Amino acid sequence: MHLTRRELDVMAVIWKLGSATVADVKAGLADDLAYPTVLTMLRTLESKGHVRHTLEGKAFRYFPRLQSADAGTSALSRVLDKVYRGSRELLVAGLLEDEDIDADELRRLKKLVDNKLKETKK
Amino acid sequence: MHLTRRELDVMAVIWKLGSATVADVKAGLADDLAYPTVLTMLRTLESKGHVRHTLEGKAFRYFPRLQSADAGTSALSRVLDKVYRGSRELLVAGLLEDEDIDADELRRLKKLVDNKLKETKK
DNA sequence: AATTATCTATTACAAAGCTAATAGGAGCCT
DNA sequence: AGGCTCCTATTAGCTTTGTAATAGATAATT
Repeated sequence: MHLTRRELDVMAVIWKLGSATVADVKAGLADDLAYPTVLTMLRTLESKGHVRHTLEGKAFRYFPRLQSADAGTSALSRVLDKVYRGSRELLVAGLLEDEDIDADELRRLKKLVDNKLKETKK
Repeated sequence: MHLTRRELDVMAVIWKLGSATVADVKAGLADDLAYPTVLTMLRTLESKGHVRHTLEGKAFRYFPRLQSADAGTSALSRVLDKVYRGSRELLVAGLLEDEDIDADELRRLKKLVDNKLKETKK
């Protein structure tokens, strides 16, 4: 599958908002791109099947077809494979390395693994 | 930073082997690319500062400058930000979702989080 | 010395990615 | 009606990425 840098930026906006017009996406992007640029991006994404659009008034409203979770697992598995050679431990270690994660978040992470563990042993 | 698809493929080979000649990289890639293609790739990576090379006999031996861990955290933080909007939980959930992880690996993951937790609370 | 094998260097080109100027259409506003 | 505003459509350009043919250099081999 693989989204390019910009495609990911655009999808991120749509995922965040649930759905978005061209103007919404333009406003949501960190970089200030011209309107036609954003439109082109969305059309590309549509041609690849990652979004669809409906007509709303005279504007287009774009909806995600590709779900963020799917894009996530796809991206993660690539990183997992290429960078960490399949070791989820190394990956998570890298994830945790980042300075300030509060204890609450860690506890939630722990619970997450715990649950999976129970479910697996069963 | 950001490595392209092919650049990541090449770096993966070098990380795996520790260091590699052009021929090594060529052999290590899944796709069968021509020798000059691989060389060009390596030169690009060198110009970006991601690898360096020494002369070994008449061949070049390439060494990583960019460490896999750094590329990893960089890639992860992008995914974390764009796809999971900063939620490490969601990311890890996505990571665990993948069917068959054995109990041992899960226990190691748990320990990893545990250690970080202890270290944080201290 | 000529041949071969094994490298690197040069150069080029095609495809993908990214950006936007310009143009066109449709409704609103006064 | 005439102009303004807010859209989409067309078209085009530049840059990056990816690939490799061809050429040149060097050392081994016979």
